[in-house]
Amino acid sequence: MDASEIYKALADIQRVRLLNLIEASPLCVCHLQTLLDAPQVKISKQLAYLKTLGLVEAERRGNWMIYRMAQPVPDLLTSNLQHLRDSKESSGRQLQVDTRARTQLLKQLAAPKSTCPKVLFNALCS
Amino acid sequence: MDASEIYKALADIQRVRLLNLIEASPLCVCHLQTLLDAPQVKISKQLAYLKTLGLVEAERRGNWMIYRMAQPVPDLLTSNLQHLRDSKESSGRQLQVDTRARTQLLKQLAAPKSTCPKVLFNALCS
DNA sequence: GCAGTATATTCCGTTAATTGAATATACTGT
DNA sequence: ACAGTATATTCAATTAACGGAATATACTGC
Repeated sequence: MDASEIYKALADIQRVRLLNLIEASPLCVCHLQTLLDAPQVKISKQLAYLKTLGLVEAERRGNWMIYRMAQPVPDLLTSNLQHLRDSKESSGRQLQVDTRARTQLLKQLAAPKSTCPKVLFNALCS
Repeated sequence: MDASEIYKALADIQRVRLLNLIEASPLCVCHLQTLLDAPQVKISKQLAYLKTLGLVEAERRGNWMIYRMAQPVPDLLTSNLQHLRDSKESSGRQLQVDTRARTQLLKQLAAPKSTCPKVLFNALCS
């Protein structure tokens, strides 16, 4: 894994947001779509890009694709995501918002009235 | 200064090498050219690119252009260069080689028989 | 098999980056 | 003024990245 590839991945705020969310724990495309408020094709393509870089991997569960970090996560990636989350720049604030929204979303999915299929929910918790 | 811009700068090994060399202390284009063993136009353009990103600045001294880091150097840049220098990947080894070559070069320039013009030498030491 | 849902891919136009060759600019020393 | 050196810029060709619309694929439940 070349350092340049990691920097290419980080050179776009949307990809950073995707990586930040996925790093916390696996997520499916529809939720990433919701959290980033971006069209399906865009999310799908950026995930494909991250996959060609070898940074994430996908696994199908029924209709859903679950994306997770490819192991091992390079140090360079981990430390940069950490740095960005801690920063007071606009990107840092964005990541913090995303992280909160993600927690909120997962809480909703876990609620009794949730319409989230169990196949999907279990996959997210694995 | 946007984080994405810094990552764009780092997404190319030659630019990383330039930044790594310049970070240690100012250097002129001809020496960067020598150290990276790359054609003049390429170096000049990559320096121009780094300048548009606001990461470096240039100052003319006679025939020579002295490039230095723009102040303040963003944390994100400093820590990444450090990380890369410390890494055992090929890019890390490259930076270590560059740094040694740079020291060697400056030593030669300081030697009594050096043909390096004093204007230039003094600029490099400022 | 069929309708519906989630996701990926293809097609196409647009912009950004990368390169080398040639040329221009800015300066020096004589 | 002129020749030489260092550096930057322009031009033109190539490739990479980006975005949206439309379409294809993979799966589900019935």
